[in-house]
Amino acid sequence: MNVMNASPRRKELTRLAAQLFVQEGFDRTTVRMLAQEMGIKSGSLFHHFKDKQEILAAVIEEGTQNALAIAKAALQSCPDGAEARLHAMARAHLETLFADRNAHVVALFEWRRLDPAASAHLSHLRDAYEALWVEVIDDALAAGLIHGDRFLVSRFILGALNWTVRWYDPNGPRTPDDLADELVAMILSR
Amino acid sequence: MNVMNASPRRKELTRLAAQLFVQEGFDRTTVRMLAQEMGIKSGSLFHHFKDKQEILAAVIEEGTQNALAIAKAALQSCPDGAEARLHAMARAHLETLFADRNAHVVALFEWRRLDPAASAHLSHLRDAYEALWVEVIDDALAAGLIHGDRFLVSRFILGALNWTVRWYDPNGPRTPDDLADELVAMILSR
DNA sequence: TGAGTAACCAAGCAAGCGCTAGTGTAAATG
DNA sequence: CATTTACACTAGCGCTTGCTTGGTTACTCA
Repeated sequence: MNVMNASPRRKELTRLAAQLFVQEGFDRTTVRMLAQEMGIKSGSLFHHFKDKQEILAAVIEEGTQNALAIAKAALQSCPDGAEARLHAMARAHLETLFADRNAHVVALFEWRRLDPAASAHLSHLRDAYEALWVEVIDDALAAGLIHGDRFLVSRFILGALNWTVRWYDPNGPRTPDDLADELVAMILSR
Repeated sequence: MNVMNASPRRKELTRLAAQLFVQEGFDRTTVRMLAQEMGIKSGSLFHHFKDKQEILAAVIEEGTQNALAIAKAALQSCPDGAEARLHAMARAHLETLFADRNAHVVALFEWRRLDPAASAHLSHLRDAYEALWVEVIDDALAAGLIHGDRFLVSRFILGALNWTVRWYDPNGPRTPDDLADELVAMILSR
C-alpha cells in the first residue's frame, strides 16, 4: 500500500470491492475474486492494500464519510423548523443509502468482520453521524411533533430506515423520497 | 443423518450451532469449531447432518417455526380489537426474538447463505409468518389506528422490530414488552 | 539519459477448509 | 444368539485460502 492515501486508483478498487462484498459477503469474497474484478492478479492487490481487512475498512470508511457529508449538507440547506429538519434527515439517509448502496450495505452487515483497531477508528465516524440524528430527534420531541423515549424513538427510526436495504427496489414505482415522507408521516403525532 | 427427524440430540446440536453462528458468522464457523462445541470430533458431525448447509437450515427452520407458533398463540389468546391485536403481534415478535435470539439472528443475517433448495422451502414458512402481520396491519388501517400505504407501513414496522437485535440489551432496564408498547405508541395516529 | 517509483505479474507456501472412508462399540431388535 | 442401528472415532484427501517473494514493465522528472 502507498502510505495512507486515497489515490483515484485505490478509490476505484474500493468501489469494486464493495460491490463484491455485497454480492458474496466479505468472508466468501476471496482475494482472487477481488483481483479478477479489478483486472489484476491476486498478488498485485497487496500493493494497494496491506491485507484483506484493510479493503473492508476502506469500503466502510468511504460510505460513512459520504453519509456524514450529505446529512450535514441537507441540514444546512433546509428550511428552519423541527419538522423540516426531520424530513431532511430521513431523505438524506435514504438518499445516501441508495446512491452509495454497496458501501452502506457492507457497513451495516459486515461491520463485525472489522478487526478491533479499524472498528474503534470507524466507530467515531459513525457516532458523529448518529449525533446529527439525536439532535434532530430531540428537537422534534421538544416541538411536540413526536412523543416517547428519545433513545427508543431514534433506534426505531434508524431501524426502519436501515432495514429498507433488504426490501426496497430502486426500479419500482417508489422513490427514496416517497419512503422518507411516508415514514415521517407514520411517526408524527397528529 | 437419520432420515428427516428431529431427535433430541439433533435439536441440542442445532442450538449450539446457532450460538456459534451468531458469535462468528456462518462462513467463519468451521465444522471443527462446531464439533468441539458439541463435544465430538469433526467427522462425527456428519452423522447428524449431511453437510454444513443442513445445519444452517436446521437452525433457521427451528427459529421460524417457533416464531410462527408463538405469534399464532398470541393472536388467539388476545382481546378482540385491532389495537389489541397490533400490540399482541409486536409483543410476540420481540418475545421470540429474544427468547430464541440466536436462531433469529441467524435467520435474519445469514439467510443468503442458504442454498436455493433450502431457501425455497423456508421461504414458505417465513411467508406464513408475514401473512399474520399483513392481516393485523390491514385491520389496524381499516380501523383508522394508523394511516399510510399498507406495504410500506408493514416494512417499516418489521424493520424497526428486527433491528432491535442490533442494539437491545436484555440486561438493561427495558423489557421487550416496553419496546413493543413504545413502538405501537409511536405509530398510532392520535 | 538515467534514476526513481508505482503498478503489476508468475509462482508458490503454509495453513486451514469441508468432507469421506473405514473402523470400533454399545445398545436395541429379530 | 445373531443382526442391525446409532453414534463416535482416526486419518487424511483434495482443494482453497490469505499472503509473500522476487522480479519485470511503464512512466515521471531531474
